[in-house]
Amino acid sequence: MTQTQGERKAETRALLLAAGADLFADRGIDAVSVDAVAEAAGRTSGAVYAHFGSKQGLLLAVLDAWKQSVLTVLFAEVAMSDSPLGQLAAVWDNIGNNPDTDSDRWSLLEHELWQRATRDPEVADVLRARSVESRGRSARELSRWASTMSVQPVADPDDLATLVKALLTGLEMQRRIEPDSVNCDLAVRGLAALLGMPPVPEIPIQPHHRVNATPSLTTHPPRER
Amino acid sequence: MTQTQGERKAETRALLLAAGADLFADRGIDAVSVDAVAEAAGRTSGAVYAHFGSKQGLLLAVLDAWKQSVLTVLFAEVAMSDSPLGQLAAVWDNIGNNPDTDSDRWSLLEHELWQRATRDPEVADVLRARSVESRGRSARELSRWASTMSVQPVADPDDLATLVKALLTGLEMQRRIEPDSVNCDLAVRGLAALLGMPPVPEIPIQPHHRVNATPSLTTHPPRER
DNA sequence: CTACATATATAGTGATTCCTATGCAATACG
DNA sequence: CGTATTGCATAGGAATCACTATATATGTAG
Repeated sequence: MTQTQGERKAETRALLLAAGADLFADRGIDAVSVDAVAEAAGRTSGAVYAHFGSKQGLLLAVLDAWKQSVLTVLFAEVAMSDSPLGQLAAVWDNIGNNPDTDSDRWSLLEHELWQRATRDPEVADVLRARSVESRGRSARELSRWASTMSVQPVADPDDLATLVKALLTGLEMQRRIEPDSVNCDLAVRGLAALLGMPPVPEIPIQPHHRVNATPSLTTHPPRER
Repeated sequence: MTQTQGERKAETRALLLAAGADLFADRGIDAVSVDAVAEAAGRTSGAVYAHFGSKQGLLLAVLDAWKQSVLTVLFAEVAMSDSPLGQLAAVWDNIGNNPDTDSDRWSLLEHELWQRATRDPEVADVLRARSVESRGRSARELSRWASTMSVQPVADPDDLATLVKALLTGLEMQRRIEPDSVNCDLAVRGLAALLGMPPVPEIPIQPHHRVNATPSLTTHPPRER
């Protein structure tokens, strides 16, 4: 039952990071006090300062954890759908179509971080690096995808990835303000246009495949061994 | 030299609203204290509470002023460009291509408000209403535009307006993180694809027309008469 | 000229926040 | 088994914030 000190330390760190990500996404970074994070993690503010030194330190650590866990999945798991349009639908489904899921909270956290990056160069640097890497990955996926289907996208893979990400981001934001104005069909039409596919006929959407590989945002302390 | 009480009151209100919009956009709503707004307006916090009752009241008043002053210009003034691609370039130019301008700060404020709307239903309602109206306007412009040029957009005007706005929003966000990854050419290609135009050749962009009708965000107190 | 009304300034209060200094109990180690 | 170390808790300080209560000065009306 007793843990080594290293184990307890790692568990505390993981709990704090999970609680931080959760609360930051939920209430907004500024509205979350250090004590709130600590309490949500079942610890006290002392633990936060022992681990991260400051609230900004906690934020950067959360950012780091976020960095290497999201959106890797964006295109990686899409190939499981059969039809090309079904694949596009699956993409949208993972980004913006499922409220109250983990990916929903991740995207809220992403917005929170984006806004922070607007004023905090330290955060902006991390986001920029992540953006480059993520775009590279998407670009590779997209160019493979475009060559297997014979379509002619509107730009080279790197730029195309930027356009796709931008459209998805914008649609997801619009969905939060006015949910009815954005649906899967619309997202698919937009994506298809960017990808240079022929115009989409009516009601072409098959039932979606939920890609369930998004890492959990809530507590996932390292399994005790 | 002496003003009537009504004049001074109106001037103070305008000063406070301008200072509020400015500071909210610049530093973020939560990071701005009531005293900071008052001081920037050359008044004290007492004036803020006399006029708006609370910080939230000030925010809603700023929101109201913002509501009826932005993005009306989005498509309204675009027709002045000659070539179709030049028109698209002008659209992007007004949204996301000019840092450190008034429209730049307005868009920062818009993001600030969007984020707020995520948690504050009062703000969300206003943004939703504005979104509906703005989309309607854009849809009308777009359908006229699409019929004069003979192109076949990827969706009906209302949905098309949503796609266009989403793409522009997403690109503008990306530009703030990684300015080099977004340029006018890219925006034009994306827009052209959504509008169903034939693929854009290389380097088709002519010098942009700066549409200078965005209302100023900084102080514009009612002219004394 | 006087009495009132109003717009804004001033001063202060309680609540909240981030962070520091220190204490303590459990583990690590010789 | 005793000492050192470590991980975290506890308590509190200084700053900031939204907001209130009251004062003041200036315009307004009779």
